[in-house]
Amino acid sequence: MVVDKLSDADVDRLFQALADATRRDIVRRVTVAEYSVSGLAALYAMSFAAVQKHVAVLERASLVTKEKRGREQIVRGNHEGLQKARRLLDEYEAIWRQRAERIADILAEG
Amino acid sequence: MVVDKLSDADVDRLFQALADATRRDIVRRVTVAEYSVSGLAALYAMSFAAVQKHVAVLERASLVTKEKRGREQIVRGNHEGLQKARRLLDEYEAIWRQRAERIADILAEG
DNA sequence: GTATCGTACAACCAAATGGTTGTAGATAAG
DNA sequence: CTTATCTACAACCATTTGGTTGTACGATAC
Repeated sequence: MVVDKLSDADVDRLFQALADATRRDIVRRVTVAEYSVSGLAALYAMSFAAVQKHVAVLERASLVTKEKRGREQIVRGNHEGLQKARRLLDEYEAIWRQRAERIADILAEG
Repeated sequence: MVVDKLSDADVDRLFQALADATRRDIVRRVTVAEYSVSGLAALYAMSFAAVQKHVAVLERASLVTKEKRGREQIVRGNHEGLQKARRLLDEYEAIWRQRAERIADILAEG
């Protein structure tokens, strides 16, 4: 059962978003607790604007969500994106497993 | 049990390598069957050199291996890289699950 | 041998990435 | 009201990325 069809561009955005250590750290943190954007920015040795951009990349990749609360923007982890990424890798693993079985069959025949 | 420690740069390379549709297609193909670099290049609407670069990116990320055979370079899928990527996402999922449990506990108390 | 095939690699280019500073607007605090 | 805080966004810059063409060289085919 295909839950939901991802375009190549969606998948690009997902893995691209995960391909940066700062962004992966943000994902971990906002999964455990809520942070405002400035709260996150305080954690890293870079400008507020840089962190803001990282959060935007994560949001476009569906790895976090933002919600306005007063003058703050609250960032939370979004399980959806993570699940998508994981399912993709599961598919690759499945292909690999099929290959292994096919090889085993050939060896059994021969 | 930690099988093997990945640096941030390693993880960057892994996800970066997966963040391109052509490279993901190459990974799928070489998992199913062997291809020479020029065999792969014939499949895509881009130059041989471009495909060669994609293969190099995948090799640095441990997602494929190259082996010289005569004048050809045979590309094969490398399960190692895929497993690493998958384990990483598993860790993130685990963090998420812990969070869900924590929230459930709080709700149970309150 | 010579010609062809498969690969490697350099040089180049446009676009994207990851960072910066600066400006401006909304909301909260004094 | 005034000031401080949080965010958004534009402009800029250096580096990386994803592509190109061209050249060179080892291995195979004729």
